[in-house]
Amino acid sequence: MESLLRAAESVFAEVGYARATTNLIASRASVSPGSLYQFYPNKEAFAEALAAQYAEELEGLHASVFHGTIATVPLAELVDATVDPFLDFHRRAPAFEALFLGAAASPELAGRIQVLHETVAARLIALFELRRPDAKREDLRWAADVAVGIFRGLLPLITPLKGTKRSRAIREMKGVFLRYLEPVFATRTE
Amino acid sequence: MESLLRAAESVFAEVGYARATTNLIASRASVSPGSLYQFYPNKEAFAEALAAQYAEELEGLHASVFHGTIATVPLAELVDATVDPFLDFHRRAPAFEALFLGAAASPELAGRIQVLHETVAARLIALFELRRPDAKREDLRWAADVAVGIFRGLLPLITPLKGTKRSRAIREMKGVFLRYLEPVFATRTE
DNA sequence: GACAAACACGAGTCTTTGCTCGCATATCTT
DNA sequence: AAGATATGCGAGCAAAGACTCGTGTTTGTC
Repeated sequence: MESLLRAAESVFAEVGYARATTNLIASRASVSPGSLYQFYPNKEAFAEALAAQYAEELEGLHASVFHGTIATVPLAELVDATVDPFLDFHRRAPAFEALFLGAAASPELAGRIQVLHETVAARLIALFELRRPDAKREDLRWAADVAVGIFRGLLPLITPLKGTKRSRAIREMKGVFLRYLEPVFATRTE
Repeated sequence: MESLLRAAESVFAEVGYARATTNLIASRASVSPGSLYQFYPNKEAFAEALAAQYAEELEGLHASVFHGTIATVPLAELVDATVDPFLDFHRRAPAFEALFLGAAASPELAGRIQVLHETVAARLIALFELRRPDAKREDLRWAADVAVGIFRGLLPLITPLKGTKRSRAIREMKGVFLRYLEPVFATRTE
């Protein structure tokens, strides 16, 4: 049931996977533990379901960012066009950070995280390749991994903030991306 | 006992705080659970002890980096002189990443993490201020937080690697720092 | 209204794991 | 050597939490 998943999401977001209890999830959804287990066989199933849902959403997100014009647009616009949707995604998916960006709660989930990360990295490489078809694949792979790492590292700086502080933090993040990627994509628009 | 701490450290590094069991720590140290509890009152005490030890080491690390010449040296050297010791620290303290950079295992530990982070950030601000006494405090605070975030985000990219791959990853990290900090510290050496 | 099927319930079971306690062994004192 | 003290042991206790099951309640059909 959908409301169970939403309850699990909010609990995970608040206390993380390890400290989340199935009873709390059940009561948050105004449902008994017994009923909960009629829909999800175990606690991990919640994380799996969320991962699947998030993966799908990220897929859609990429599809909307990834169109031809991206190849020639100024770098600052490219950064805006990618960072903003990802930040928006993390606002809508508050459990993502707690579940998949922290340390892996279980070995099985670690695999899931790996897959999500690989997918995003592959998408980024494809994006980069549109701008620099001449670049070596390995260099682009590094740039993608570093970009993901920067995002992961700076996201916790942004998430808890609101208003002008948040804007400032986002500006800082974009600044990091801009200055890091500039040497790679400098001579593109002309 | 020291060997217990070392055992705890290696277990934490391998499976993280939540999945580490006191029995495993005891057996890793070739000691019975009973004996373990004669030295450390509970599981959290291990994390506390490690945090204290790491804090001390970070203190020393900072003292060795933080001397006057740092104010006038070229930016690339400044980055080298700070990044390398920190990476070295994380090699010697393998549990640090698992314990204090992942999601907080318990509310009490979260406080500890906060303190460690604040301390490092404060040190960085002091360092930055040596170079730019004219800059606004708040800007330096942002730069410090962002620098810490970048380090946290890129560290997992570096830790599992060895040899040339590791060197490449470190070069990437330093590149990010250089390009991010350059606008702030550009006009320093002349 | 009567029966049946499906669903929801929550007190209880079972496993895991942090932690203890009574006994055994070693070390020290005289 | 013999008692006294300290230290180490590991089987077992207790709490927490994932998960179940017998019972009650609702819903659908005649």
